[in-house]
This record gives sequence, structure tokens and C-alpha cells, in this order.
Amino acid sequence: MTSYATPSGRPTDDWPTDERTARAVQDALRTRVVLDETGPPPGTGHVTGVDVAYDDERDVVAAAVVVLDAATLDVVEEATAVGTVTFPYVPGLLAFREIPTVLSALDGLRSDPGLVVCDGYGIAHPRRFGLASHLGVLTGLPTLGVAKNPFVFSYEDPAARRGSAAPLLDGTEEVGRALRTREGVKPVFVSAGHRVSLSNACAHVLRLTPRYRLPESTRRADALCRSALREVAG
DNA sequence: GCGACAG
DNA sequence: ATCTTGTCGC
Repeated sequence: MTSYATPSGRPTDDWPTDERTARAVQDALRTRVVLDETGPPPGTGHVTGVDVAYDDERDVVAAAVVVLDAATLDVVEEATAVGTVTFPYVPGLLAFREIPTVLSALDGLRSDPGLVVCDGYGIAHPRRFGLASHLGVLTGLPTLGVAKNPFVFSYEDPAARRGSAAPLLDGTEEVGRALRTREGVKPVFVSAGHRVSLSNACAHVLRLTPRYRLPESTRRADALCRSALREVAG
């Protein structure tokens, strides 16, 4: 079993607790993001969904990882982990709130995660180092981000049919893509995390959304982390 | 200076 | 993220 919670960014010891340090960590690790790889072929191997749920009253956080067969979208394996919230929600620093517990959940897997699909952004980030990129650099796994909101970026509404896309822009730079996963429904916002190209990231997301707006991987992980949270809290 | 701002 | 009733639709 591979251990993810121990490498360069341990979730306990050298994990930032203040914003100043957290931004410095992002600036230091962003140089390790790999963008010149195409990533695993869509529809092959495993695709793992990751999500986290909170109980702010008790500072409890529950993470879930669900491994799917990329071809059939059948569940191959699941794992959860419960931890303590050690970082507040600060736009741009989401990774420091979620990653420690996610790494613990990944440690509970026996299967190869394959491509990891995160709830949030990859390089579509003020410092080009969002949650998905951060998780990718710490684990070495290929990752991509799927967000439900455009964050600080702009975009023009893509055509109504499923599969249509429009650039997600930071000024004139394309940092991701607004991708229509369901006809006439608000698009999702996809960005490359680590070791995956933007176009392949979109191809993966389309394969993961045969029926709903959000990827099957994140829907599965969302349901799992919520039930995991209920088992330890309210 | 003030507001906006992934989850 | 989370707090929450009813309601429209397959």
C-alpha cells in the first residue's frame, strides 16, 4: 500500500497554520506542477473522486475517496478519513483546509487511484496552485479540478449543447474551461491539476458526466464523505 | 479603502 | 461548505 500522508508535505508537522506561510508554500511548490503530460487516456484504468464535508461546530472534517473503473464508472473501492479542521476557509487557500484529511483517506486505498478528480481548481488559481495541483504535487498522481463556480475568473457562456466549452480566463490567459456537461444547464469549470492536459481533463469530465452536471466521481465522493461525517457527528 | 472570492 | 420547505418533474 502506497503512503501519501508522509511525503514532502506532511499534514501534521510542517503544515501551515497561517495565511502568510500558506502562500509561501504555494509559491514554493507551484514550480513542481507538471503540465507537459497528456495524462492517462480517458476511459481507461481508474478514476478517483475526492470530496470533503465539514462540521464547523466541532471542527470536524470528513474526507472520502471513491475509486471508479473509468470505462464502466462502477465503484472499485472506497475509503474515508476523519480529521480536525486546522485551517479556516480562505479563498485561494482551500487546499490547506482539505488536503491533510484527503491524504489520510487515500492511504486507506489498496487500489491504484489512477486519475484523481478534485472538487475545486487546479492551476486556475491566483498563484496557479489550486487544490488539485497541490494534491497532485504531493502525491505524484495525475489530477484535475472540477469547480461549480468560476471563482475569480471570467468566461462567456458556452453553447447550450452538452460538450460545448468556452475558455475560463484570467485576463487573456486561459487557465481552464467552462464545460457544458448537460444540455442547457450551467457549465462546470475544469482546469488541469498535475500531469494532465486541459483538453484531456475536459474529455475525462465528459466521460464522467453521462447523466448529471457533476462528475460521477465527485457525486459518489460527496455522498460518502457526508455519511462519514454523520457517523462521527450530528 | 471596500467588496469579491473554489469549498 | 452549511443552514433549510415546499415543489416541479421523470
